[in-house]
Amino acid sequence: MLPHKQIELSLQTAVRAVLPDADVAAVLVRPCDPKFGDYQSNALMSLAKTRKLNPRQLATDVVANLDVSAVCEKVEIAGAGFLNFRLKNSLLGQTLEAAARGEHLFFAKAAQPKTIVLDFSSPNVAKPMHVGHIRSTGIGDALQRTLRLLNHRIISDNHIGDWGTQFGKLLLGWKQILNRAELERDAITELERLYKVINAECDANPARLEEAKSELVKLQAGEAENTAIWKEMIALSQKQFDTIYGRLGVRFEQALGESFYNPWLGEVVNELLRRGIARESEGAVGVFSDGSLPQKEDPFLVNRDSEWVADPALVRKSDGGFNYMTTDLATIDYRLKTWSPKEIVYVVDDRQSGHFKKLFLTFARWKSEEAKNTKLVHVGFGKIMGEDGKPFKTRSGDTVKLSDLMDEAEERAFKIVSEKSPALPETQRKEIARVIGLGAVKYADLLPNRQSDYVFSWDKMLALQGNTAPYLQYAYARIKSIFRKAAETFNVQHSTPNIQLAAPEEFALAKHLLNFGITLEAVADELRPNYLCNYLFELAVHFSRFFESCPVLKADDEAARHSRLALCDLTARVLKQGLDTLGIEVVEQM
RNA sequence: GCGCCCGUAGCUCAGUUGGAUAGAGCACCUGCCUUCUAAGCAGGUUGUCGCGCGUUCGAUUCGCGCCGGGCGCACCA
Repeated sequence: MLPHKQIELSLQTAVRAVLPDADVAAVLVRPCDPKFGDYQSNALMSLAKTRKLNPRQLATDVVANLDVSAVCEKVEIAGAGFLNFRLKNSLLGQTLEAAARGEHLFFAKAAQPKTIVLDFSSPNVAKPMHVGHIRSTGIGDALQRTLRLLNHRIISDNHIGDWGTQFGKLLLGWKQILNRAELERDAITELERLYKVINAECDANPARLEEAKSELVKLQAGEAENTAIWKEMIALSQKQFDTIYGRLGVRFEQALGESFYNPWLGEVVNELLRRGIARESEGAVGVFSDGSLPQKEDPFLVNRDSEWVADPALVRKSDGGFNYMTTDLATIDYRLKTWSPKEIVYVVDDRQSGHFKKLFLTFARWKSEEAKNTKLVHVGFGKIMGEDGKPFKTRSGDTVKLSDLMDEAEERAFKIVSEKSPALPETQRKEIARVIGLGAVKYADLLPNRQSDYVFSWDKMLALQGNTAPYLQYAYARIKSIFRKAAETFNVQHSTPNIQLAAPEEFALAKHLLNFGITLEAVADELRPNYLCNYLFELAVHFSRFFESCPVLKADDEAARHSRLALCDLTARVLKQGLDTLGIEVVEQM
């Protein structure tokens, strides 16, 4: 068991001894400012507050019942009632040695693994994937990797947009203006062109719109020709998705598109109608407020001219078609029946938060038992802005395609790699550029708090200085370089080294390694990969300081050399594992 | 109009149950490569945490009211 967990459990036991009825779940320890110690708990102050106790007195009583002598030096009570813990050096050494033997990598698997459905990325058929998909895909992938690492069962499901009104226009375009040669050359661009041309015509000419609608009706009715074309469009899009996800290194357990749920949509609406959850209005069918929430908090109400009016969740349009609320309801139902998840997490743009509020409330009304046992979570995120402060676009004002973005990242990285390491063969420089370019883009996207908008800047992410992926990859490459040199100079020893820490840089690095697991758990609890980014950046900073001031291969004696090599190896392993958890690769040399 | 999100250093942003003197990167200045990768390290400068009131031993964090910005408000997803 990792030291901080031992402290936590001992502390909880001590708290229970003093306050038998206290809820100790919130009695936790956190890494803290080194001037106070290695770990700190401030839980006693809030316990004292709710019970109107003197916090210093409570702390004194708890410490009297606390036995952490195997783990820590004397526990200090400080300030208003903080408990400060300083690890015993012997235990720190033992923990590192156990890690060096491969017994752990500073994190523990979840005691109670959960089944979680993760819904992310969700690109649309017949459209190019663009920057708008980076955040959902990158955050979603980092979350699935984190949760899997902690032993949870994750069903990642790509809810592809393969159904909807746009197919009427696409079908019309396919039949009338398709350029077969272009379709073979670049299918997505040609499909996009079809949509744009027909869409413009529909805007200008209602008769064209009627034509498109009738194509859609035929598709929805299962007419053979349109169904065949639709399937071909999906297949062509799937190729694009496969290429891009391949480059990104993102995998899904499932890719059940919207159309998968078509067979159930009619019954969903019928049941909602039958049970009075939905009703007809202006020809459409919608779910309206049931009045169970205060007006201000009710997503089914909107205030217009200081009057609260209905803002229903429509589940059937007046033309009889269904919309995405219906599909999403059927999707939840299917997921629950198929996988019995504890949670369903949607990694989707914050702008859809209103939709999810309505969706979750509607589902709770529809299937109240299931809803009680399942947590539905919307993990929202902000927009990507250009350096002009407006949504990120190309110079000509188009959305930036993901494939172009990745190409440019690799090209820019290649220039820098060639400049910094001209001696490396070109094939190797290309591979390094691929890993660094892609890593820089992914990291820049994961680093900001997900809920805020962030500014996309090539120069910032590929300046390759400061808190960027290349800085972390560089730290890793430097470690690997040490081991290459070590292999030339010494017989590489596989015996377990004794860790002996002396320099302050060694202690700081070692103690930071121990916090990997706390960080992973924080990412999992709050679904925020940026915590891991910051942890890894700090780890790289600690390593760089160590690297500057503590010679490894030229250490004073063999024992120190072995100890430092072990520290290097553990740092490399955590860096690699951590970056992998963010979906970012490393290179041995750069 | 109503709701949601945001406002922290010149710029871009962190800030983990409310905690101790609010942090990082960039930019700017000064040192450090005949010694493990200088894509680095060490040091220096930078703040009415939008404004006000309240709760609290303690507020960037919680509540209320303003100001400023973004987004969303029935048959697109």
